[in-house]
Amino acid sequence: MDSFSVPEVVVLRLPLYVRALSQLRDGGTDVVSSQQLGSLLQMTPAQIRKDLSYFGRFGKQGRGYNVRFLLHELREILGLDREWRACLIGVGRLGHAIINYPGFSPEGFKIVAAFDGDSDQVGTSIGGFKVRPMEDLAEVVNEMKISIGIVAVPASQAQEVIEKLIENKVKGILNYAPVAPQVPMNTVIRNIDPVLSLQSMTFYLR
Amino acid sequence: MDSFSVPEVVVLRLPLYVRALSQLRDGGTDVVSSQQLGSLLQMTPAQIRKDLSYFGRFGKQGRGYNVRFLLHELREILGLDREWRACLIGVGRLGHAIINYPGFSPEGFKIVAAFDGDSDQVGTSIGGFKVRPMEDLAEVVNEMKISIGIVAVPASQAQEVIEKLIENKVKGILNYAPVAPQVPMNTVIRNIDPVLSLQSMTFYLR
DNA sequence: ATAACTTTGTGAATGTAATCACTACTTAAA
DNA sequence: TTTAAGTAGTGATTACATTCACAAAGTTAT
Repeated sequence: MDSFSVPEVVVLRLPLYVRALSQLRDGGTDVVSSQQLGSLLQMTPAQIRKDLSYFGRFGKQGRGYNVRFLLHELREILGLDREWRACLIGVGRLGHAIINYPGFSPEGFKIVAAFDGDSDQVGTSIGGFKVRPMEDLAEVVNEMKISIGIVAVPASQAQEVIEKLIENKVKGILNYAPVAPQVPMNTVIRNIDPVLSLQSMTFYLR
Repeated sequence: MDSFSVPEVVVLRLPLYVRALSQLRDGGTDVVSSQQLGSLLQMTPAQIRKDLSYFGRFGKQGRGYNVRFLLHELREILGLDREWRACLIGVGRLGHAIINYPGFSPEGFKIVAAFDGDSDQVGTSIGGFKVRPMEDLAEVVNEMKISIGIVAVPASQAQEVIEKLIENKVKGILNYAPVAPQVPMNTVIRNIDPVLSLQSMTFYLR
């Protein structure tokens, strides 16, 4: 079950299952079929079963999946059974919104440090901690065991910042800058880019 | 060239080309080959040529593509040659960040109204206009010719808000709430969900 | 017990997307 | 003018993803 033997599209869907299962559990559902899960997520039961089959056999014929059990297994597969520490780079308007976003922490993603290249920002307080200069990155990433970098700098500085993160062994990057960054194979990058989303949407609205 | 004959993945990539071409133009480049564009965007030249071939023949053998011409054509294909008016639903922290985000407007996406279901928020000022109650939605969408709804309400209210938008003929939805909304076929929805992005990232970081 | 349902897991089949490889053309150099 | 190098556009091919369809197993009703 190494990472490369599982299609990436499948991995992208697992968090959807995790979220749906969490809701079902909170709603008091004990058992769910691929059928039900499928109608909840608007996908075919066969796809759900096939996706899960890459990782093991979690269901029971004639019955379905135990919600809590499957949820636990999927969280473990995704590595969500532990806390992930992240640092934020760029504390402008967007950076502020990110650090105050309440959705990360309950899912185990903790932002534990903030950096900015602009010396006017350094030293100001944000979300409970002081903004540090970029020069401190190596030290802080190492000491705080940070494995994820969240990039919220202007497009013009994004590639440079991302390279600096990679230099310091940060292997996961959540990029909010509107660019298509170049990263080595062993780095995982996810881009959050609402403008691109809108620009593909309008094709269908014309 | 109706929308359905073009694979959706292709449409999702067109904005990437638009962005790269804009940069090239700003940098003074007149002509670009699929080779160069490919290395800029980390994709194969063949894929770029094939993608473009769904819409027409824009290049010149032995030479490449005229940057300004291709950019113009792609913007037209995507419907980016006009202004798109959007309304924001939900003016909490996230809503504020969205309305103050400077990236939409230069690309032709204008937020022209804001709504909130919470009566405490209604009437307050944000980004230059007053927050309106949800009851005004029908009227405002109609009068201001709003075609896109940006949803920034808590997960628990998202589905309801989305249905209300659709009822009022809003055909495009940019959803920031962490849910998998159910929408009819003729509605285009794009989800912005950084937590999902992180949760699939960790699979590769474990 | 038995029969009628239900549901998983999975090879096989189908459908979709990416890449290859070649022709036709363009440009620039010899 | 001729030759060599470069490039778009595109059928054919290969690779990848989804769906089908069915055996095996569990569940519920009688």
